[in-house]
Amino acid sequence: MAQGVVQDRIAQVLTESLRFAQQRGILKLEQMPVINLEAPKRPEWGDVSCTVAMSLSASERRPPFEIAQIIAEHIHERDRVFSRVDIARPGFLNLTLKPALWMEVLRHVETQRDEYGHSHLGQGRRVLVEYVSANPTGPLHVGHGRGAAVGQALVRLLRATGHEVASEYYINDAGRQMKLLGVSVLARYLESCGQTVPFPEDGYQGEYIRAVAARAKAEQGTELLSLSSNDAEQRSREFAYRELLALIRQDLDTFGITFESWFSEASLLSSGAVEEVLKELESRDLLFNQDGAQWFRSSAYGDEKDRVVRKQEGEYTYLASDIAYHRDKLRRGFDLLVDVWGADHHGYIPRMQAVVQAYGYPKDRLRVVLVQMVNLLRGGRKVEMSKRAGEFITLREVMDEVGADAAKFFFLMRDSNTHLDFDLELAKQQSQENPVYYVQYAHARIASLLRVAASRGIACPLPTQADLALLVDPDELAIIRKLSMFPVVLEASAVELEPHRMAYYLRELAGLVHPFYNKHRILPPVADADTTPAALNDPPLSTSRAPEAVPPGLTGARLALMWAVQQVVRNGLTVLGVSAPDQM
RNA sequence: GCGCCCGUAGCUCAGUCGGAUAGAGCAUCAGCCUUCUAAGCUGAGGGUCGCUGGUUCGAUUCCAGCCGGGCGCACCA
Repeated sequence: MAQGVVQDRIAQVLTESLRFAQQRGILKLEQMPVINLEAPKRPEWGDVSCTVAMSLSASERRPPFEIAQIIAEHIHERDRVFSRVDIARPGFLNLTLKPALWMEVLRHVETQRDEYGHSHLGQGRRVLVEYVSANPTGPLHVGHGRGAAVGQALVRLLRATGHEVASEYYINDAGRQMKLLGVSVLARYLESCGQTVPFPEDGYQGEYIRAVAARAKAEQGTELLSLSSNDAEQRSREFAYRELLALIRQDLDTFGITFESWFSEASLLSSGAVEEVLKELESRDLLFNQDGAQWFRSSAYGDEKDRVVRKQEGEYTYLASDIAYHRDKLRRGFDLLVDVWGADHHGYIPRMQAVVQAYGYPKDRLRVVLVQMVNLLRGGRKVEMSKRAGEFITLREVMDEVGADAAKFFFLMRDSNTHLDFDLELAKQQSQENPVYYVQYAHARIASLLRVAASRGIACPLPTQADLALLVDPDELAIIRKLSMFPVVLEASAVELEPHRMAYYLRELAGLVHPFYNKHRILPPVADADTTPAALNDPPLSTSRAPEAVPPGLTGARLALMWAVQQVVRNGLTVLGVSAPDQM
């Protein structure tokens, strides 16, 4: 577990202390415990607290408080590392570090730069993240947008933690939906040619279908009228498919998302892959025939019932191609498959995990991330959508209104498995109530600060060049402690497949930086710079708003601190796929 | 009926190996203020962590049951 440089160091110190006590026969320690460190909630509990004494209590047959004392007494060169070591009630070890130790965090940010927070946790394991995968039967709507943001963030998070990641879009270009698309477009096409035709039942109602039909007419004229209805339908289908897939790609492109591969469901059918896979399962007695249909024995792997793969009429079900698809993914040698699905598909998880197990893999070789519904609001009022009438808010509309960055950040702000209230008015606002703005502004504000400093000829030292010993203010240390948690948050977001943790972290970091900026001075006041420096030391006449005295060394140290903050904010936003602007 | 998810401050939500007096933002209230980038700053109030039991030194967290909301239970995708 990566915990950040400082935490690693403390864990090391405490482990040494335990060993020392063990050597002296004071502790038995049949096995070395994990040193679990946490950030205490209250400042008087120190910088870092450790619960290891309590977890050792049972095996050592001693009160936790005593064990904590023993650990505290055996810390090597205790005064060099800690300014305080307290023991609190049950057996908490509350540690306050020498400020100098925290400065290591800033130097670490400097050496790692864009890689700060990244790790080798994944050890190069290969992961395939499949996401969006919306049917090419219409434009992407907000729900797809959330899935896209989540999927992309997962790709980036996994990469940052040492996984080799590929991203893929599965195109459902076979079956009933495609057929419906074809007849819907054809109907609108015929309408536009002056024919009165009944609109197909269950056809796609959306206005975009008319637009596609209009383009078909513009391109092909009345040519389709001379074809047989089957041919005309096929032509419409193919045309609509190309148009809509291109539209989806464009929307994703605008959203800043690209896929390494696009995988066609139809290709699985035409290549015979589906048949082949079913034959294989049949030979292993995992398929059986009943009621004229063919079934997959998914109940053998924990699904609540068996599932049809081939209908009575002989057509394959969606599951059949999905079995072939996941077979294909596994064959490509991925160590982990991540599927991002709409939450309404949650019932499919057991059967897909059954598929994975049927191929001899543990079921968690496939991890499914569910994305819940997005509630669009405008100034607190719900934006009504009716799917039946084909009226839904598209991702495009949302991007046009609030921008891709804001949309992404909002999509990622909450646990993807919970409903999301997305207020369009809020997402557009340039105020601190808007979390996207608040976080991005932290980055831009520091950029501006560095620009101003440069224009005034003030040196902006990097952490290794600054006198960091001057950073002793609790507000400064609080920010540095926060920066030290970045690697932990990044890793947890990746391991749990929960990008919202990072979004929260960034909000919290910005929540420390803005007040710091307002409270403390970083650059010397302009007016004072022109007058006598002695003015700085005079007691201010107006008591309330005394500009803080900032000697040059402190300015340098604070600039170095801000530089590190900026780097971390940028790294965090990057991993979420959100830009880090230098100017708002 | 069965299964999954959710239930934490007025609102929207964090809180995953069980830890200390349960946190944040918004809203509300009270003061202050006009800046290195600006759309503000500081503080306060606000809670039976859905309910009930269990596990234990300790439960928002784990288990069981109930209540409430969402979703799913297709030879649709």
